[in-house]
Amino acid sequence: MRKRDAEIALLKAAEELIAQQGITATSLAQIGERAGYSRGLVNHHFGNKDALIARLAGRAQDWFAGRTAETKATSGREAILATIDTYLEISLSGNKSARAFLVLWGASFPADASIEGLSENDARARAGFEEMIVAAQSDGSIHSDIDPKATATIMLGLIRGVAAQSVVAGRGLGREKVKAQCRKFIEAALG
Amino acid sequence: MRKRDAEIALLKAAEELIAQQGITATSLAQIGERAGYSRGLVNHHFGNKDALIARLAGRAQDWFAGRTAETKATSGREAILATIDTYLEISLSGNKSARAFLVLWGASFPADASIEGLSENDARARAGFEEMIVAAQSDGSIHSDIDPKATATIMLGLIRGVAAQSVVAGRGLGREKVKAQCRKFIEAALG
Amino acid sequence: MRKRDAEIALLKAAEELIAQQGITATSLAQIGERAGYSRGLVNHHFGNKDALIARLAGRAQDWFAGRTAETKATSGREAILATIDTYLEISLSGNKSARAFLVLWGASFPADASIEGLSENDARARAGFEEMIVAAQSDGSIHSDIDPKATATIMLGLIRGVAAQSVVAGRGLGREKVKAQCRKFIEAALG
Amino acid sequence: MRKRDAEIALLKAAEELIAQQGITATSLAQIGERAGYSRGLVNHHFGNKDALIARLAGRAQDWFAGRTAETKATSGREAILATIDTYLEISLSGNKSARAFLVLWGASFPADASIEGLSENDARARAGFEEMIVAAQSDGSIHSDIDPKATATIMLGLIRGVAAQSVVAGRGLGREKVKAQCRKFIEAALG
DNA sequence: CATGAATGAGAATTCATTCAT
DNA sequence: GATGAATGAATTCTCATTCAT
Repeated sequence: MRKRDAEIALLKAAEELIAQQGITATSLAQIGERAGYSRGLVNHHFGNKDALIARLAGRAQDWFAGRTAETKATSGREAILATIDTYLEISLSGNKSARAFLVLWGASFPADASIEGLSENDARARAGFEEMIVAAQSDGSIHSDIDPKATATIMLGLIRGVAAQSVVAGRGLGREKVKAQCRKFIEAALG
Repeated sequence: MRKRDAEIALLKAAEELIAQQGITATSLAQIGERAGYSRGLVNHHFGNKDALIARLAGRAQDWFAGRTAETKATSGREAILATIDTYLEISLSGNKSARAFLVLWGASFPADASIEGLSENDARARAGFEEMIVAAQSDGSIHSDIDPKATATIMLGLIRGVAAQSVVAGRGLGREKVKAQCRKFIEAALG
Repeated sequence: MRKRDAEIALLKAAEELIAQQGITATSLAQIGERAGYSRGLVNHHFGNKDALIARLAGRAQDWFAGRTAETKATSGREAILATIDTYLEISLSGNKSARAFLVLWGASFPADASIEGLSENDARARAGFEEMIVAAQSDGSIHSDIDPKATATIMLGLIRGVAAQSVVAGRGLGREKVKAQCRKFIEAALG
Repeated sequence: MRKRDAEIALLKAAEELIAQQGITATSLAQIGERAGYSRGLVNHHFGNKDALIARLAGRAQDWFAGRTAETKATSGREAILATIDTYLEISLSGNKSARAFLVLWGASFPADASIEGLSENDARARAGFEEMIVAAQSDGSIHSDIDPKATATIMLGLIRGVAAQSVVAGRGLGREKVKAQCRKFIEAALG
């Protein structure tokens, strides 16, 4: 489908430009042109800028979900650790999509900011961790006195916070060491 | 001093508006008027928007520094835990300045974004944690086999990531539980 | 072509307004509206004010070139005199384009002023006169001991200086007499 | 008088800045500060920008008048030639005041431009030449069949036009040759 | 006399969006 | 499906000017 092709190209261009410049500094015309089309195509396909951003947010979520779903683990504890590894792996890799997602996340901090789907995304990610923690507590592979909800928040926070720092600091953050230390950190905390 | 008064009022107004709307959505005219002055005063005092933002970033840093400096502790370990408590206390309190800072941080994620002083701020905060960790290792109050640099990154990431989530999720994140769990988390990790 | 139409209308409007008010006092919004379009169209078509001005300068040059190219002459001397007549004819006629050009020229006097194409325009006009003078010396129709380059400068200066005075003084400068006297002046000088 | 000192310093600063940047690009604050005073002093002394410019225009005229008055000549013809020499000498010297005057002149080309005193200045300069021509015709040192008024216009035009070209073209116009050729030109024309 | 804080008007520019082609 | 011309709102920034100190 030609329509589908164009949309994919536009989303990819948008992602790259937003990772680079941020949402506001990226114009729809720029996106259209980088995608190899005309200035007007984004509106033609997505209607308006917000809709494009929402699509991008959704895409990011699907993408993370896809990557973490691949994980296979023998115990609840292993599943948690593997998921965190995967997240950090992606986030610290310098991957454009990951950075674009981080940029969207950062743009959602103002109280009035409403990037459709983003806070739901956070909530779902937390819920995912929560479930894994409950499961791990059931199979006895982690401590039973940690609070699943609070711990899910902490885990997601850790991942995002570390990823964001890596993005702001550029090289020189010692990514491998950070990843290794993260794993130890969480292992210790899980008991 | 008239000048000083005006600048303080402008910075306060800017902080509030940016916490609410974000940087781009906040116009200089809005800031001037909310501060009780004219549309043109921000430019008169700060020259341009970037300079205002830089001032805001610097202020936020001073403010955090001031708050954490108050902490008194009996051991290196206690100092670390107390600092993290303070940070989280501020970040999760709903304080406007804290949120404004978070918004600036989020706006610095795009590759081209250059908010003067922000990445230095991160670096300094990490350096602070690193020193505390080294000191705590020296006095034997924490494990000697954790990597100070990587751990500093993780701690800062944890704080920022949790704060950001609280800001995006609004109520209902169970702030007290999160704070308590954070402490346990870090205690466990420090050994 | 719709685009071409709009550009022509914008350039015409710009010319008129600049002849009347000068460059700085003429806003892009004014130009768009006088051309029968919107405030934003100039930027849409020309990008920025400088580019519009450069286009205007180029246009003026083409226009002068076109008018002087029509001149047919039997000797080098005649060609020079005819060209000068044409120039003065146009310049003293009250023609809007001619005045607009003069205004651009006047705006290029400050050291920092950089109106793309204007100083090249001067240089080209001088080169044109120089060639004509050399040719006329070759065919023996004018004195051989006048310096072609310096004389070209003088001729162009004479034309521009007289035109500018006519523009500043308005009526009452006795244009016909000035033109006639110019011719005699130059005839005498050419020998 | 301190007041007088300040005004002179302000006028000098204004002249330099206007020669460099043009009238509109030069702000009153800039002038005050370059003069070694405060941003507000120009308004304090001159009331508004137009008044400052008018003072500048007047000053330029006085200055030219002073320089040409020094000329002593034995015949009407000599007086004319000496005056033109002086004018060109000043205009082509790269003198800041001369350039500033030229800039004011250029800024007076738009129909709406009203730089108080400038067109009167032109008129007076023409009248001066006219008188000299009449006088020279009376003492028989130049041809009697040239039109004094038109010739005055031509002479002033020549001087201004050549000066302006020199200013726009920068170096490489061969000033000495131009000056010499000018004299020959006018000698031939005067008969 | 002199300063510089404050105002507010005005200009260039950028862009999402609409719509004719 | 796709283009790009046209619109008009919004923003930053610059300044002349006024006025309190």
